[in-house]
Amino acid sequence: MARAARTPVGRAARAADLVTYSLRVATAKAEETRERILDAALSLFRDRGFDETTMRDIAAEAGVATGAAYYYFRSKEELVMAFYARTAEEAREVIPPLVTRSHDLGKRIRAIIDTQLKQFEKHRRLMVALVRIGIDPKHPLSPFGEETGDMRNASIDFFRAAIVDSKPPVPKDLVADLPRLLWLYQMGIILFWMFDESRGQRRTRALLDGTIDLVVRLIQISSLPMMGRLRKRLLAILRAVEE
Amino acid sequence: MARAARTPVGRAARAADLVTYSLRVATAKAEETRERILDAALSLFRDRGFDETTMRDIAAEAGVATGAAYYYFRSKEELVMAFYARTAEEAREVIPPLVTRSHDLGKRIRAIIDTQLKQFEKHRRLMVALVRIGIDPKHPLSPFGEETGDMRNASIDFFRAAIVDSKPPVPKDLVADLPRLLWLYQMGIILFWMFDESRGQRRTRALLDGTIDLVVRLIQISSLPMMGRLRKRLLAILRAVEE
DNA sequence: CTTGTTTTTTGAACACGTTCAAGGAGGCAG
DNA sequence: CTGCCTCCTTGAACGTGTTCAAAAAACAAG
Repeated sequence: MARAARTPVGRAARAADLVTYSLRVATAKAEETRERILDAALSLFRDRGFDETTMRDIAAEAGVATGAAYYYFRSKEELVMAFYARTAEEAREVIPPLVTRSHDLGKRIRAIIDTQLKQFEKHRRLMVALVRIGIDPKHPLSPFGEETGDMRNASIDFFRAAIVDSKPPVPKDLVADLPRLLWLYQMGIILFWMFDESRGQRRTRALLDGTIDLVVRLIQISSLPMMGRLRKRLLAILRAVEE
Repeated sequence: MARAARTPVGRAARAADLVTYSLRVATAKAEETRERILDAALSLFRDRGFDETTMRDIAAEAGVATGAAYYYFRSKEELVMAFYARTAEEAREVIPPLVTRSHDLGKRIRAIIDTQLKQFEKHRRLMVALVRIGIDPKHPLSPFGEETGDMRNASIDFFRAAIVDSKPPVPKDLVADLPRLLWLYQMGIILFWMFDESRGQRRTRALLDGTIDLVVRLIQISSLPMMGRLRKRLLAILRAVEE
């Protein structure tokens, strides 16, 4: 039994993991230790960068032994994931009210994306570490993988809410897939932003200014009755691609 | 002077590096050793996977000491890059005649992409190793970085040739940027293909079937006189994004 | 309190990518 | 042949992420 407890428990089933993204924590003392390790890691990542920070540095900064970090986090990357999960939790509080503030679809999408970018701002370059491994859907920490399903769905739900009663309205047959497509669009923007070294990431702003408008316009155009066929074709491609 | 020779030499300037992607090789004997190491690496990567193969394995398989690999390749990933460079060289022979075989723009694009995919086929999962680090434009091996400029340009030139005298024709103001956009499209397809585990990567075929047609149609539509404004807008976004 | 159990902590040990000082190997000048 | 130079090769050593057996601490039951 002790052996089984040592093994990381299944994630998908436990709601709490959406919040903490951590290995089991039973006591308040342990929770505090976990937090201290995570904070030490983030602080060092921010100052020196991800690759330049060693697990030994982190442990020392947190005042624990080297192995302690691995009691709470499965890997160095999972420390970054824990940061991501932390902000995701925050987003679930902040974003929904922003979406209901307006009916303008473009403004809603913009609000969702802007909020997330602002959350990541202090650790912009850090997330590269996540992308590096997460691009492989087979990796546990991939945003496309199974284990991150809850977080991904929560994120897609922002967009699901955004297309309800929006101006312009979204054609019924797009309602099911559009949220996921918008989420994908957001991932692309975030990726671009991570490597955007222009002052204040102004190139990302330009990209957003240009493309959000375009996306909305496209939805608008595809709503015209004559466009039913094109819409069906696009959706057919999408279906074929998602096995 | 011996010290300076030890340092990796600048790459962009030397044409030979487009072929070999290797540290200096002076004698035929050395060239053969380099080849033996690369072949050993590729064989092991193919059998066991990239992460599961150690540099010690590779050296042993090639019959040299551990450090020898680092005399010819700067890193484990550069072994993959050498494979990529090898196929790129091959592509420069094979692709141009394919492009002139037809004037149909869709067929031309398809031929370029199909050829590359076929070249990578035996080592499909291997290229993940390149993507993992190459996604960061700051890394030497990034396809977006400076050091890979020659290879990238050679690749873009395939598309530059493809839009000359094509059916449908490409509007003049797109001629400068379209090749790069098509190259980007190709990178996206390859990325998708790398992780496409469907039998024979049939999902990638479906994606190609659907989107190439779409791309051509889009170029066609954007050629209409009334679309001049939209075209200008898209190009303006592109300019803003490329600092 | 004592004893048994679970949770947390420790630090040495391991495997791997990478570096480097040292030493051949082969040629070339004197 | 001797000394010297460049190219190539070696394998030990280093730093790092990660694992693990064992100890300590916290807790539960009697």
